[in-house]
Amino acid sequence: MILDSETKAVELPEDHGDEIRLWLRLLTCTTLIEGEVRGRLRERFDVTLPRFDLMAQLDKVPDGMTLSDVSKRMMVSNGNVTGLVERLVESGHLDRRTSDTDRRVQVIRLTKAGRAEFRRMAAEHQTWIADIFSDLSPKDVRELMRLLAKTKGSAQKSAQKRALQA
Amino acid sequence: MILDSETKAVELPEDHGDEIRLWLRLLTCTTLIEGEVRGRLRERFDVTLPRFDLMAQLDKVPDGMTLSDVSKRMMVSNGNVTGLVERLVESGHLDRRTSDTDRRVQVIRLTKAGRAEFRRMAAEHQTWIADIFSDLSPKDVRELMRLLAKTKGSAQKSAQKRALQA
DNA sequence: GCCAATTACTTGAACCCTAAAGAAATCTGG
DNA sequence: CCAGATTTCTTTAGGGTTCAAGTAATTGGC
Repeated sequence: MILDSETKAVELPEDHGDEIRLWLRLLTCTTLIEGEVRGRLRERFDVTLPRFDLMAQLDKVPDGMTLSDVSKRMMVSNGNVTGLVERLVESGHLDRRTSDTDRRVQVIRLTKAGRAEFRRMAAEHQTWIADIFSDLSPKDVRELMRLLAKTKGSAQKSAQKRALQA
Repeated sequence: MILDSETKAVELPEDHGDEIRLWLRLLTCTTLIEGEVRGRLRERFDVTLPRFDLMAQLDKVPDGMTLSDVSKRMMVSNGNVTGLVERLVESGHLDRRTSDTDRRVQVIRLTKAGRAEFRRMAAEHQTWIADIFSDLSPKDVRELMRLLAKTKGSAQKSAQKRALQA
């Protein structure tokens, strides 16, 4: 921070080129991998990535989750989940019922067929991911995990700050 | 690889949990930051992230690019670019003309107003990114850059393999 | 018990995105 | 020169995504 001739606070334009380049590289990596996974899911199982992700969330919980839970876990909007779930119920992968204790709440879970189908996809999906990251040593993986955890924390803090100002 | 009692090749299910966790963390980081940037762009400039990204590509080249170039650089489909460009031409940010030497080719560039608007947005955008990554030390940034470069290489190799098989 | 605030979800408009098919222009080998 | 292949872009169908507004159910203060 610098004080100019009229004694007002002035920000000098600092150089944030490194951070921008880091962000672009992070984005490129994710886009690349996401596209690859999307393509393989489509080719092999004729399923979209969002549907796969939703089923992955549900596979972890035998008793199902509410739409809000799913929305938070997937970091997507409520309206988005409504549509996704609708199509997956339609195709028989999901079971949906209104909660007994709160009639606003919809509880969804995988059907037997949906779970079987997901397990089949997940097994292959795992090998794709392993292949995609295969040039990284175990040490690289650990180090990347650590740095991404730090990045996530930093980003959350920044998002938190903004949320409070608004 | 293992040979079973009938001497057929069998793959044991290996544990790829670390790679999956790494991929999920990478995806979480990107989604988090992307959402934050999207929200701020909308709030401050009422512009979408894809439009900002397209303008960023064009800001780097005074003489414009073809739609195919943009499509490759942004890693999105051709049809997607067609629509995006249409809307940005409509709003006066972009200028679009058919190439003199090849009438299939459309060359787009920023208009004067478009470039000015982008520069204004980019300046703020930079500070957001810097803030989002502010917990990372310069060393962290360097190390992350290195590991992501390696990841990108690995992913590209994997994608290449698949492309050849198909 | 009642009403205001909150919560959970749905709907609608606008946009983003892909894959596949199609149209137009160019290139290439004979 | 010209027919087939290729390249560039557009179009279409089907989703995915957000935000904002709206509906229904629940909660909490009084």
